[in-house]
Amino acid sequence: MGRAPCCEKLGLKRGPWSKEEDDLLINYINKHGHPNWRALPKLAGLLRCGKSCRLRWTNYLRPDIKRGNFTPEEENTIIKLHQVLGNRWSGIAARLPGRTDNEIKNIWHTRLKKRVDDKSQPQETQDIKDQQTMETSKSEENFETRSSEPENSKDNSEEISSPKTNSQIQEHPNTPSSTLSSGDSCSNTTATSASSLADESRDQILLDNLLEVDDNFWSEVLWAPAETNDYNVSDLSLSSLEENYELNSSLNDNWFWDDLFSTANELMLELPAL
DNA sequence: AATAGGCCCAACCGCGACGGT
DNA sequence: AACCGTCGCGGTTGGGCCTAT
Repeated sequence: MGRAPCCEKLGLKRGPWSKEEDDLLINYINKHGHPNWRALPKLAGLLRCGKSCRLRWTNYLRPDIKRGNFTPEEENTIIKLHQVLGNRWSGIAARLPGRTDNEIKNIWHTRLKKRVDDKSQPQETQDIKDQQTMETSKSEENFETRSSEPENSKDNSEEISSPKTNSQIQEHPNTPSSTLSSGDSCSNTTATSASSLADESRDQILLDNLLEVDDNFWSEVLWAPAETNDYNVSDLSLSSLEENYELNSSLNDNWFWDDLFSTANELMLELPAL
């Protein structure tokens, strides 16, 4: 069975926080910090469990939290990061100053996921049609393009929508599990596991490389018009990303996502051992 | 005006990781 | 090495608000 609750629920308040409770929590943390969440509510005079206090503080009361709507830039960043990190909300939040993982998770589930799905859905339908056409007509152009792909590119008949979870990323045949996640299911806290330290470092390097690419690479077809075309990619990733970008400048290409992950693999192969 | 359905978001829950003993 | 307490994470829920009918 599951472990015991983190706190004695009896007599402890749950649900929405009142202004008074917020003030108590803020005042206490401002004075003493939060060295021990479990002991904090008692010391602060709150009838809450430590977990609830921590959540309230980290997701709402922290002074560095940026309230208000997400900007389009922030939303695009989330979408990009999600393609690399999957549902690792804390990792995404770490790259969006002032935003909490909870907030990002919420906006993903309520708006961004749907937006990405909407963008990719018609394309999937088209891809299936394209593939059927290709199978019968053996379009040479497409065949040549595909020939340049890694041999293990997955079959077009498979789903090609963007990855939504870590597990989906892992399951991608072109993506070694050690590349994009620490190998655990998405429910695990990969960012903090001991073995994930190197993985996280590699994630960071991967992100740094991928995110330095001009927005066009990620967004031109999916969700935003191109405004500039000047790459800002240094080093190892340039050739592969440019090649990838050229290859997939239109999402009419069935292998967009395969290429994305192929690129990730290429990058990882060239990374120094960690 | 009533209400059903969807959207949004704060909060809760359960689990795994980590650190101390 | 095993155990235990604590923390942090991702998934899920509940309820208020908004909108369409």
